Amino acid sequence: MLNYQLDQTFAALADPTRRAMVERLVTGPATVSELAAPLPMSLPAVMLHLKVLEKSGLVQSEKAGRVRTCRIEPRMLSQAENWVADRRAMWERSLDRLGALLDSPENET
Amino acid sequence: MLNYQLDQTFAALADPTRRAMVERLVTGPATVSELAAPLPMSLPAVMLHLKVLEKSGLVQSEKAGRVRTCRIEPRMLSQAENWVADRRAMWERSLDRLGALLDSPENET
DNA sequence: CTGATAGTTAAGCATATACTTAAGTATAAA
DNA sequence: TTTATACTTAAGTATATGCTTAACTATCAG
Repeated sequence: MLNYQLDQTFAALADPTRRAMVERLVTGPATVSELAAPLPMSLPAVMLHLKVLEKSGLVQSEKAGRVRTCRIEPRMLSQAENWVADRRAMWERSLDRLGALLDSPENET
Repeated sequence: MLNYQLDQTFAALADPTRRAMVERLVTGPATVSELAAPLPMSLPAVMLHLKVLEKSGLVQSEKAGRVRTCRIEPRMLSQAENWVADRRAMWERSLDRLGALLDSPENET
């Protein structure tokens, strides 16, 4: 019920800047500067977004020398995907039950 | 790139109260009071969450007499699911390309 | 060593979120 | 027609979010 990880993952994906960063990272790893280059904001602002992505588990990064390289962590992507897919499946099953109920003999005139 | 609808859908799903409401609604329609009953907060607070869900397009509601009935709108659920699924697919393709590159003859010793 | 590069931290600010309680407003039941 | 139900609105508060600029810290290059 209380899934803190999901809170953070969905919250991370709710921001267009962070989705843009994810879009970049699904094509391969990138440095902080490379992530920031196309974004209309300061580098510290990008750092904050990166921190949110890392805390959610969607992104991991490591620093070598003075360069920090960021990469996607696909497990969290799957977790978010699965939560939504599961709920959509539940909804479809409940529709099926409704259909079966309406088709059942007890509902004939 | 700028998908306002997705912002709102992911933001809506980022809150555990609202996910609980969605979980309830995928099993079938419910009134505001039914949605509120299991939740540890006041009715006006639930109304605010409902408003967020409606604005995102995940939930629709209509009032008959003094009762407002809420139901899931599965299209938005699909849209969120698809965004994540598509990005995961992109990530996998980029992994494949990397693999192909490492396997290619140019990389032999 | 000296300077440029890549990132980081700090401080501050404006707006948005997630609630609360109190006071309504329709509708339906007795 | 009084009273209860089901929601709705208003007003207020506390915390979180999304930025900014300025100042700082490590590298690495010449």
